[in-house]
Amino acid sequence: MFNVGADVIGTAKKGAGEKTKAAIFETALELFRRGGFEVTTMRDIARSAKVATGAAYYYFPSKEAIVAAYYDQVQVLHAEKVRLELGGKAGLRERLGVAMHSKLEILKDDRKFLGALFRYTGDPDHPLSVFGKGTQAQRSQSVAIFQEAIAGTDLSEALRQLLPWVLWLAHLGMILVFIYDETEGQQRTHRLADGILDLLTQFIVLTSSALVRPFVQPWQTKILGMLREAGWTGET
Amino acid sequence: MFNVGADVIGTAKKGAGEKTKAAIFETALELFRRGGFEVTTMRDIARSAKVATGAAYYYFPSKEAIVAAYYDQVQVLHAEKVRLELGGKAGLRERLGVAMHSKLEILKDDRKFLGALFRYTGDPDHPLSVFGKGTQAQRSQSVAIFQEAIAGTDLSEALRQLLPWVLWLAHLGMILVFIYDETEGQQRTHRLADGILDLLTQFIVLTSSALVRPFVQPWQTKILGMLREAGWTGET
DNA sequence: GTCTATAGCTAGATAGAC
DNA sequence: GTCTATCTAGCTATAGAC
Repeated sequence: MFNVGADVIGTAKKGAGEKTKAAIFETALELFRRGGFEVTTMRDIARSAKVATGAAYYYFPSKEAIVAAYYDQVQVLHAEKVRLELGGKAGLRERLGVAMHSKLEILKDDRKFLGALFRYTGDPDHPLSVFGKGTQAQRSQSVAIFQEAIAGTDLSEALRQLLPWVLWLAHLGMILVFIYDETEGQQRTHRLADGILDLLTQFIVLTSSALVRPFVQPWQTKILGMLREAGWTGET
Repeated sequence: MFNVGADVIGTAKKGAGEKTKAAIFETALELFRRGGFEVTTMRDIARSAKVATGAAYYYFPSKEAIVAAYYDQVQVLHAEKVRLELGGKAGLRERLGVAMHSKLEILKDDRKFLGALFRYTGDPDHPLSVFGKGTQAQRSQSVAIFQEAIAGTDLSEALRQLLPWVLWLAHLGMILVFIYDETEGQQRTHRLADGILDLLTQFIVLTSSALVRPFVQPWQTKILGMLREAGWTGET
């Protein structure tokens, strides 16, 4: 969205526009980090970036769009980081840990304005709603990261389909907790993530054992069927 | 909050203020239902209620506050409805079904503006954040409803503590799904709720059986411990 | 296509008079 | 407790420079 991660692809030489856009973007993030999202006005951002207010709107259709663009960038960073740190790691638990903790590390200085991402959660038609149509592309990218995290591990077909979405949802919840977490370095969120992942993987291992599996198989099928009926399409 | 459900308590005679407030409130809801939350302005509300804009703000500190007040009223209605419909019902599954479906029934015409409740979810300090300090009282009331729903059923101490909060959280998620659900009468949400409750209660029954219980007991303890460490206080 | 300057609209929110 | 006037800021629009 808004092509923010575009310059990551190769050595695209920046036109004049790209530079201005980047300046506005960086300035905005700095102001958001310092003062938070609410108190920072578009006029502030434009002034600090030494451009006219209209220029800011030329590149970003709304203030929230800047945060959305930031989040796009985060996803690119996250994908890279996960790919890098996943190398060699084969265990499910360890791989999921990488996916979750690396996300938090990327977001660590930006709790003050991350909340803006959730502003339109309750508005299905808003282009920036986390669950809306307008953010489908980002959602898919994010889910893909979790798909990669579980790749190569031994899972049932049902789980292979379901888990990435569950993890994506869980990771959204984690970000919310993260925003509210005032402990030093947000250890609380990190520990909670570990706890949940421990439980989840233990549960998966348990239900995958030959002893228990025939017992839980129908459950898995039922859950999948239920979610499908409830409108979960597994959209790529 | 904002004392909206106050007139439910007894036959408090309405002062002039109470009447104005009620007029603004009712008018706002009507406009919200007709046009949605966004397009309805405070000026519209004030005009329709035949008061000045300032008067509206005198009673409701923000537009969202009107929705919050509405939700307070919903909670009162929900508590009443649940108490009524719970009479005689003893099974856990049935009781939980009452709690969830009755909530949806109360909200059924108001999906268009319910989303406003979630607007400040990502802002810990905002007085109207669903998870914030400012809404603790409502949260407790809502949790209490679920406590009542599970009252009298045979549950472990750990579950008795944990379940109401889990149900409250689940019910928030249900409301979100509800808002996004465009199916006739939001059957999809109702069915999803049923599906989840089926699974949940089956799971509880299963893990409560003498055969399995010693096996899952340590898990329950671990979950509780983890959540406590993660800052879950079980605040009344 | 990129940007400035500027003016204006709208609507949420506030201040102060009565 | 209610009103009028005002402020603020997100956002739009326009006209023009390059």
